[in-house]
Amino acid sequence: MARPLSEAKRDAILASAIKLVAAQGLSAPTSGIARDAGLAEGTLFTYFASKDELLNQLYLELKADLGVAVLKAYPAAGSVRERFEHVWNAFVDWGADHPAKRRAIRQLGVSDRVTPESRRRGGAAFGEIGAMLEQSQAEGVLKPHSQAFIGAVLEALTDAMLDLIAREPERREHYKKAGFDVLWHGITNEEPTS
Amino acid sequence: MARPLSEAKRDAILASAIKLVAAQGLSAPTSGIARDAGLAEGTLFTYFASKDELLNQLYLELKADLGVAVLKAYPAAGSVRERFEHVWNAFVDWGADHPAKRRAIRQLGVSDRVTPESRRRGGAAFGEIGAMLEQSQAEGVLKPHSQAFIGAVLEALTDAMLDLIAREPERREHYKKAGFDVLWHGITNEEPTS
Amino acid sequence: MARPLSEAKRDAILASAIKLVAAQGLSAPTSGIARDAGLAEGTLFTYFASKDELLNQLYLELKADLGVAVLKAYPAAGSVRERFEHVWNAFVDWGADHPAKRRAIRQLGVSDRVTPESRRRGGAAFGEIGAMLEQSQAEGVLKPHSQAFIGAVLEALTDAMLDLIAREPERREHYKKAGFDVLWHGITNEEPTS
Amino acid sequence: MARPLSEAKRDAILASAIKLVAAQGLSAPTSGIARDAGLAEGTLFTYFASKDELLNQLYLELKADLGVAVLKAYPAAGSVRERFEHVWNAFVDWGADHPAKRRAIRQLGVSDRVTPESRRRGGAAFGEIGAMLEQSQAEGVLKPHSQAFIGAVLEALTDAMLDLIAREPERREHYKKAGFDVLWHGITNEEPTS
DNA sequence: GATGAATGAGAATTCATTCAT
DNA sequence: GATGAATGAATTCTCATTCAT
Repeated sequence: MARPLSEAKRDAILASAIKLVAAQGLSAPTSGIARDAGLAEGTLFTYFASKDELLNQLYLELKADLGVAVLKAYPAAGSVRERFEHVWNAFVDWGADHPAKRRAIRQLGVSDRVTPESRRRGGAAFGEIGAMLEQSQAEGVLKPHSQAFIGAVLEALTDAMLDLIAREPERREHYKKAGFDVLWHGITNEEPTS
Repeated sequence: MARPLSEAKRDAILASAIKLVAAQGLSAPTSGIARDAGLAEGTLFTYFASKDELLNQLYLELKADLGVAVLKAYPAAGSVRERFEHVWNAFVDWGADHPAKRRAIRQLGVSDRVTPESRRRGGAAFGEIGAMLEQSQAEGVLKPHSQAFIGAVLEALTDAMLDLIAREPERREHYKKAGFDVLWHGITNEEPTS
Repeated sequence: MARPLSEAKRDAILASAIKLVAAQGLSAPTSGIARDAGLAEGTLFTYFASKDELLNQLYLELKADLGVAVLKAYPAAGSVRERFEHVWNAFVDWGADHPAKRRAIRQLGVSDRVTPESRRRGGAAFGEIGAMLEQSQAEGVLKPHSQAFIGAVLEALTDAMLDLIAREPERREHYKKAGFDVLWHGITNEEPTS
Repeated sequence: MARPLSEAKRDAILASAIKLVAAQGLSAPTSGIARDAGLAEGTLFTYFASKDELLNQLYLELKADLGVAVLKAYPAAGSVRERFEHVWNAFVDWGADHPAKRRAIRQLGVSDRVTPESRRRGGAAFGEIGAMLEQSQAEGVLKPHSQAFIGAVLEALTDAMLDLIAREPERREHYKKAGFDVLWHGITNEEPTS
């Protein structure tokens, strides 16, 4: 009773929500999401008490998904730069490889329907990145910025690159590199490249 | 003419739209916007043929507003850094001083209801910034990035700073400086500060 | 003061009303009618107190117009059959030559917005036809039907022929003849043709 | 199935639509129709996707209803005249017995909201009448008119009689007879009755 | 649990009419 | 008189949510 019967159905709903929210924004009707998931209108509400709950769960799911992607193959023993670059690449690749997910999370990100609580919990998935940052700062490579600051810069630059990549997919690797370059020289004390 | 279309009323509608879109997103009802502007429900539609048109006009208005703010007191004769810093500060100040406008334009920015044509026209307001970038590149200070790239980075970082400032308004000047620092070292060949 | 200033404007409104009612039905907006007539929205209401009044006036105007067409060149001295055929031809020609007028009067005819009073007055324009019928009956050619009956049959058959003609304009003369034939043999004592 | 679409409710909506369209024309609001049918405003749209669809379905329903009435007890083995008279009587009786249906179908008939496709399908219900006409012509009783012509005359005369009957219900039988007489002598080669 | 019909509170428009200019 | 902006009631349709089956 703790969890609804079918994990598969829940996932189908979330997958359809990603698709439709990406395409139509948050006003995508629950009926459409249910239909796309192969379920009846009402069934959606046995998995999510309300549309707002669905949206918040979706937000968390996407954040977690991104978090997993970022931490996968994380080079814990690598240099600061290697670790940073790994995170950066993971962010950019996730966004470029899953455009619907990215558009969905963006819509959710600017909406009031995602509660502060969800945002807090969504951010928690990136706690390990925080630890990395702390470590990096201790090593003296980074300028003395707060984690929040660096996280915000990282996210903002990722987003900017993904927009560029969306328009010029063939230059994906170029932008990935160039974006990281901006990030790295922006927040470290290293001397400029090129 | 019986009674000329009142510029004041048009502006009142746009001002109310900013307020309500900032607070409720693009689903803010036209009836609410009209009421907030002190007008009858139907009157809104004598000024804007449809909600979509209102939204697109609002987008253009906000872009123009921001453009004016950025170009005001622009130090055309200053150094590259001075000019860049002016633009940066103008962006951040505009966003920090007009949080509703910023939230509104953000909602509009991610929405499909703003047409590509509007986006094009909205971007045109920033043509002079492009000229500045070109000039700067000619002076050899900037790394050889496209204008689109630099513009995207500028906007992304501004956005990130404004989010931080929204949460910690008392650190506004700090974030303004720190953000510019990231930008400057990210896109120029100058050696790191600090 | 008894009549509004410009007869021309009144006529323009009625002409536009015919056009738009024919095309869109009685829900054609007054604003559209005014625009089509080259006038401001409000001006229409100085000529017609309300849309209903416009519609009723239009009905009367069209009835009168038809009445004039029917009585024009009426062969008062001809045989019963000649007189009947004249009326019949006038009806059919009017409808075929003025399809918009016909469609407009048809829309008006089935609507509740045309008052019984208007209908009565509209019918009065055909008083002379009544006189003709009476005369014809006295001459013993017609079966002993009421004027209302014969008028109704006449109108109904005209209408039916006009529908057919609308679909096959090239057979106009054929239907005109055939329709009259039905009418004539239906209401007289003459032996069948053909 | 959760709850099957109820035939009863669909019929209630159509019945209410007949009533209100007869009384107010095609501008009868869907909300009023739903209320009259004892349903919520929105429910109407689970049975008919749009008002236009409701109107078209209503048209078809009424045509079918009339078609059934006409073909009921059709004397296939009777004389041409008997068969014709049966059809005639059925038409007139249907209209006289169901004035609301008649007024509704009349409103629908002159409206652009009923599609050509609906008209085509609505006419198909009367295919058997066409067969009868053909047969009659083969028997040499009818003048050589097209089916379309005879159908149009039949309908027009019915309509005219129904108008008269509506005003003088007590003369229903009289008009029924008189109308048929006009029809019969109008389209056959038989000699006039008195 | 699953289904989808039923609900009714909105939402964006439209439009006849009024009235300030 | 002419104009057309202003009004707000009315209209069609949508959609999250409930609940009978």
